[in-house]
Amino acid sequence: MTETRPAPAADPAGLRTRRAQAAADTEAALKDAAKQVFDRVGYLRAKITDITTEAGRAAGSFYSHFDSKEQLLEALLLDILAEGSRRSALPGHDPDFSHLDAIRWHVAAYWSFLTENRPVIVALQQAAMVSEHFARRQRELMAPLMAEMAGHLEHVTAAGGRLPADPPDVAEAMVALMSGYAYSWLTGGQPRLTADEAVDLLARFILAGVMGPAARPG
Amino acid sequence: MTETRPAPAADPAGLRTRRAQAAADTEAALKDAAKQVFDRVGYLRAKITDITTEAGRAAGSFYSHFDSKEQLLEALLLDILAEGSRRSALPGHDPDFSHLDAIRWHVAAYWSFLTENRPVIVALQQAAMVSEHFARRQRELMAPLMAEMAGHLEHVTAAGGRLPADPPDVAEAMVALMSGYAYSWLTGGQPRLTADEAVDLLARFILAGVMGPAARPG
DNA sequence: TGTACATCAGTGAACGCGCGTTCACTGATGTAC
DNA sequence: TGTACATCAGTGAACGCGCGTTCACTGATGTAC
Repeated sequence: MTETRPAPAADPAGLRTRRAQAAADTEAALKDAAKQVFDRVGYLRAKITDITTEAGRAAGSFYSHFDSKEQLLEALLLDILAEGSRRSALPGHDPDFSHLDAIRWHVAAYWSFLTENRPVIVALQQAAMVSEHFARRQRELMAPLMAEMAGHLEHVTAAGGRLPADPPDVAEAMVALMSGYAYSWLTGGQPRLTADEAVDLLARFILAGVMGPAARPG
Repeated sequence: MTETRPAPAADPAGLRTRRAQAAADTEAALKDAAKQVFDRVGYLRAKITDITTEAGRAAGSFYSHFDSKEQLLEALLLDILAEGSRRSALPGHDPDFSHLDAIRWHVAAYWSFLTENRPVIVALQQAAMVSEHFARRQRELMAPLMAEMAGHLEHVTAAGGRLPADPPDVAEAMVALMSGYAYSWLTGGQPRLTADEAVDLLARFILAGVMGPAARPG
């Protein structure tokens, strides 16, 4: 496995030349550094040199890999989307939103998606404040989730629930609740609830919201 | 009413000197212009000269009235807060959140506050992405609303409702739902629902969320 | 295997654009007498 | 009321900082023969 002499143009592990490997390493280092810097100072305030410094490279190096900070964010987004579609190809889950557990499963999935990709999600949110392109991208990121939710809401009516509006509108409200709450949970300083408690609260709130209110006793 | 000669230092209408009046006019013009520019290009992309141009003044004029764009936003915020506390000193309303109408009244109040002050609210949201100060300000703006909601939620338990968590946490979720939905309604391109329909959806969703879900029939 | 040349990832100082901010100036308004 | 001077809101050209972006250069890696 130890290579002592000039490496061949293509090696057994599918890694290309040393040069290509070095370039790939640097690109990965820049992406990682970007996430850290975004986390620390926010996407909008992040300077190119902040990122290269964090990655331990020279300023000019950045432009061998990305055209701009925007394109770097775009690349990070594509990474997430690839990961996301790999994940959603996975397990069967209960789509009947008249069950608390079915809703909780979806809320928890959203929550972990959010926390695992927080630097990029938050960066996207910030970029959307300034760029129509990223505002659209943000909507596109939410669209599949919204569509899935709307689909699952069909079960609710079948189970005797009383949706407060048509499924797509209710789905929009659900997602607004989740992302709005997540935003205040992420930015509100000391959160009062643990992540699990937050998921539980959201799931219960949503279950009631989609099934309709309990009758007032008396 | 027509003044032909040098004006006195203080005039009957309580308007100070012509000079002071001119300064006040310019300051108001700059504030109005800022709102328009914020609406058009967003707070973060708004240039000082965009604002002065919109107001029909020279660039340097800005600094006779404000230290910076941040301080201008701060001034606009204070205007809103003054207006808000004048309004909340007004009418008695139903605090019993076990009634749909009581909730709808509050949602509608929030909604009109939002639409009437949209340029400043949106600017604040954007500023909060970049500045810890405005992030705090944003929380402070929401705090009274949150406290009022939490208070009203006490009635729910008394009326036999089953809150999904403690009142402050549920209030946070309610506000997250309202502001999250408003955000997607404001930025989502063509909204599917009218403002009235949106308020109704939110009110019904919240009523159910705070009262607890209807039992599944069968 | 060895040598000569080509390529290319990475460097970092320097350039220059955009925009916030300043400041000497103007003319109208206010004040003193 | 009139005159002389002081003040001050507003002007806009010019300055300069911050930062994105470039580019001539270096040394390692790859290729040809």
